[in-house]
Amino acid sequence: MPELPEAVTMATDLNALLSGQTIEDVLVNYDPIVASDKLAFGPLLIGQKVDSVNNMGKWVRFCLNSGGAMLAHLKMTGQFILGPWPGSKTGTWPAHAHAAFNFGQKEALFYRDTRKFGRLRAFSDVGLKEFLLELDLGPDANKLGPEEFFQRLLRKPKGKLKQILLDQSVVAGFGNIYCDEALFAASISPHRSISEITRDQAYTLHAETQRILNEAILLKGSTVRSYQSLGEDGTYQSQHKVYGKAGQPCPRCQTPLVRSSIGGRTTVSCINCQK
DNA sequence: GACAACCTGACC
DNA sequence: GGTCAGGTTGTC
Repeated sequence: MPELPEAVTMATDLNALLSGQTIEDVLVNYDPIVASDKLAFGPLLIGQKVDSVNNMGKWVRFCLNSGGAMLAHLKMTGQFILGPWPGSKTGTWPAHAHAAFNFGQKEALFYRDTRKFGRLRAFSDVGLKEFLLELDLGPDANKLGPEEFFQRLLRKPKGKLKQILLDQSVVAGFGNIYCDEALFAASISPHRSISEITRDQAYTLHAETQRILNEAILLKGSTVRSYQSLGEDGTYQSQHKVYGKAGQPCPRCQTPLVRSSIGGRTTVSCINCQK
């Protein structure tokens, strides 16, 4: 579910709550949610102080004083929420909660994920470095300049522009919402071949992505279905111009917005004003 | 490139 | 009952 603005919001909220706190206990209720070594998950986390929580693209990273980290990818419906520590695997858990973290505070932290697509991973300092190399994540979409943005797009010679933007090794953090919104704002078609994109277009698209991502971060992300950060909705959905609006008139030219499919993802664009 | 897989819930 | 969903990965 979360794209970059949502990951930034969650990481910011978690950082305010947890930095300096020590993980006293960990429970996992649904084994497949742990994608790193399952036996090592608890031992790598228990006793560790959380130095900070931040994001890498759509990933949420809990930096530990070991130099290692816990990484969370929330996929479609992952969330962090607070609630009373369940005490044991058979204790009282919130609906769809799959892992719990006790910081010795009034409220424990839960990872909840209705569709169970998300994954948690715990790493030592060495293990983290190896995983990050393997992950090969591009720079955060809100933390690169226009020329670097253009140069990184050029690394992919083939494909449609939208597919390249969704490739997390090119730039990290774009998902279906902010991709469609940015392409609309820049008046560029998501179907445009990457090989045709000019430096000017890339610069325009970069400027619009920065504006949109920053505004979405200010509004704590888009709550379309289930996304929340620590139980709180984002409000950027009120600013969406095209996402989820197929058939409605284009806000610029009134032509009905068209729904298509790119790389298996529903795409909404204006065929009249996005070229 | 299209499609299935991973899952559950919302909506028609 | 069928379709769709802020994602990613792995098949034909």
